[in-house]
Amino acid sequence: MPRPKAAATLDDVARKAGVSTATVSRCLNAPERVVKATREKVMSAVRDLDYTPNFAARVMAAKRSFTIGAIIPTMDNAIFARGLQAFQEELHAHGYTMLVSSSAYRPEAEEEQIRTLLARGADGLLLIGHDRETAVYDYLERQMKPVVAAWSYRADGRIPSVGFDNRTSMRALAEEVIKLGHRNIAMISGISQGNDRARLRIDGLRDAMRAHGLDADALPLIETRYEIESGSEAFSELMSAPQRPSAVLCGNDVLAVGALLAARRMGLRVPQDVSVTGFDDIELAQIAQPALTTVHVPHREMGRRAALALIEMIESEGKGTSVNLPTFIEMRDSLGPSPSR
Amino acid sequence: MPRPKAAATLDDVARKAGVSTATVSRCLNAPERVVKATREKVMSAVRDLDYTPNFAARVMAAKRSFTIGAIIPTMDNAIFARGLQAFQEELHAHGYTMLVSSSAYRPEAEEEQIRTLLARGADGLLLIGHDRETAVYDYLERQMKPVVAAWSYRADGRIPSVGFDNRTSMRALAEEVIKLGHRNIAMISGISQGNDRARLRIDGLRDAMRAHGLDADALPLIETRYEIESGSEAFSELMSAPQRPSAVLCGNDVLAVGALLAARRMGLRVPQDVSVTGFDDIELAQIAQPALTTVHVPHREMGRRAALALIEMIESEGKGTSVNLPTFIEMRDSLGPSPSR
DNA sequence: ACGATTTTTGCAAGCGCTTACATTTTCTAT
DNA sequence: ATAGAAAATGTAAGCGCTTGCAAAAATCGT
Repeated sequence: MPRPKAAATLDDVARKAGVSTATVSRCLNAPERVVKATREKVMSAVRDLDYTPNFAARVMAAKRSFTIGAIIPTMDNAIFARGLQAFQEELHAHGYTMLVSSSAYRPEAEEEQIRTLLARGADGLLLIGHDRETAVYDYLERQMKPVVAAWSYRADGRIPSVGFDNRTSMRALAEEVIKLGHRNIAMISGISQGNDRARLRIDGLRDAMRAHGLDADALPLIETRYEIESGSEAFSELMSAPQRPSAVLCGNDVLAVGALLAARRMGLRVPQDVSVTGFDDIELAQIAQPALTTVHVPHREMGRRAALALIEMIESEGKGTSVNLPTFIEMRDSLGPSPSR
Repeated sequence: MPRPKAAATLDDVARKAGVSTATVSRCLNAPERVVKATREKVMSAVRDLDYTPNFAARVMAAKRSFTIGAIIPTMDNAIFARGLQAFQEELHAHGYTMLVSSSAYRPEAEEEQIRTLLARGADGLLLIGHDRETAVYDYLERQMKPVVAAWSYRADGRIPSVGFDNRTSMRALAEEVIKLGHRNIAMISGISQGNDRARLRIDGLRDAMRAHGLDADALPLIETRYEIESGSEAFSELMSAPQRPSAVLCGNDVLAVGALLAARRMGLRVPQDVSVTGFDDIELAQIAQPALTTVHVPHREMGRRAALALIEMIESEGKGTSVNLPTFIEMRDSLGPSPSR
């Protein structure tokens, strides 16, 4: 039995089946356009040769890759995991493949990945948030490939978005905090530079403060990397200020878990001594001790809808419609009434 | 200013710079082979046209993609995250790109992904573990592309491996447990079918039991999915047996965290009432309450070495050398002496 | 049974790039 | 200044596939 020196090609199959390459191609891509007898001959040749079509060649000839790229800021923590999983499942159900890459929260990296993914023939792109340079949007426009922004809804963005309102969501949570009597509030946020989600969450908290006569400008705020350890450090710093906050709102669950850890180390009880809240409602939030009160984001739904939007844009060449998903406050154990003075 | 209808091609650049496509190609891939004046002309044309080479075309012509595929059983939890991150970083440092996909612990899915990745022109593949059908190894061999198995060292595998010894690692941990006086030991494992890591860890525990005169065959063992919730359920089941174990060893940290949660729900103190251990030492292990005693796996080192091995095989057409990395027991708080009867 | 359809198949032109080889230009040494 | 070597560039043949169009085969109505 002769061993092929390299992977079999369409030609090999065609020769073995005694048909033209066009027929083989049709067998694979539009079986109904070829008569049963031929199809069987071809398929058996395919099997015999263990043939797998060369993707690059196919993309080049068809100018379609059935691939959609997703660029997320980080794969390090679970923030994007569930949403992306749903995104990918929905794509798969429609015959598309997802290619992910992470920008490590670096705009230049994101730009490079956009180029890479498009160069690889991606039929569409999923990006996170809206903050990026005009030049990038210009480039995207010139490429004329569908692009959708997720994790942040914005009606007037240059690209359609499938997400939620970060600002009002955080505001809603902050209202609850204030309602519980907290007046000394502090916040730990991700770096807001180039990150509209982070920025809008801060804005949301300030909105609530203002609405309740608190001095939003005096809000103690630390921006740091989205890591558990960073959350811990920020928390310690916040708690060692002369005026200790009674509630620390965190830009996401990862930071909040870090805060919880720091509180434990400092011998502070949550929520009796200090309240802590998160944002996102990732799995970690339930596991945390005490379980985290946080903003629940419909990750799976968002991923699914984003996929659907992209597919729609690709297949019907539509402009795409933005969707604003509702969030809700998930009350667990880390938020309690402000300790009486 | 005319707007191109589609992305610029090499031809466009060549025309604009007044040179041949070959020269443009050289400018991009071997700049030193082109004289400075020409190079600058070309580069400026590239910039003007916002040219990005078409990846598919390049792969096809060069028969190299500088892409390496990785197929992991799951992206759901953090088990593979750190190692993969390091893998990817090392690849990147050498000019390669990583393509990941997950098989959801389904052998057929893995097989399909292998084909997909290879069809996409991957220059090499990273697989997890050694358990797969002979036919798959045959296929792999025929493709003549470098493949490395990670997360499990095995001297006599059909493909080289970069990993650690799951069996002796678990045995070492079990020895500690037994040394602390535990005689009623139970285990929660991942599904061992088709998963050598899971299987070897069970074997490791049994080895230790036998070595200390315990009845390894009577080991209460539950195999379940790698999810926190599954861990909780398994733990509850184990603890409701007539003969309660004093120590529950888990196949990995995720299951162990589930066990910890269940213990809390049942009002059991860990480690006073029952000890729990994990395996992997992912971030979760430190966050868990109590912090998990577990087997520390050198994830980053493993990822790095796997990348290096693959690159070496690709570039020097070597056969690849397996490497066995050491693990150690990370003693934290979830393992304590057996409660006196 | 025969022409008109309708289906099925084949032909061949690319898709955008790399690269062996040929050609031209530049440089070196006399 | 010039032959010869070296460096720079150009020519053109693919890489493996899809697909518009044309040819051949099967099907149909009468």
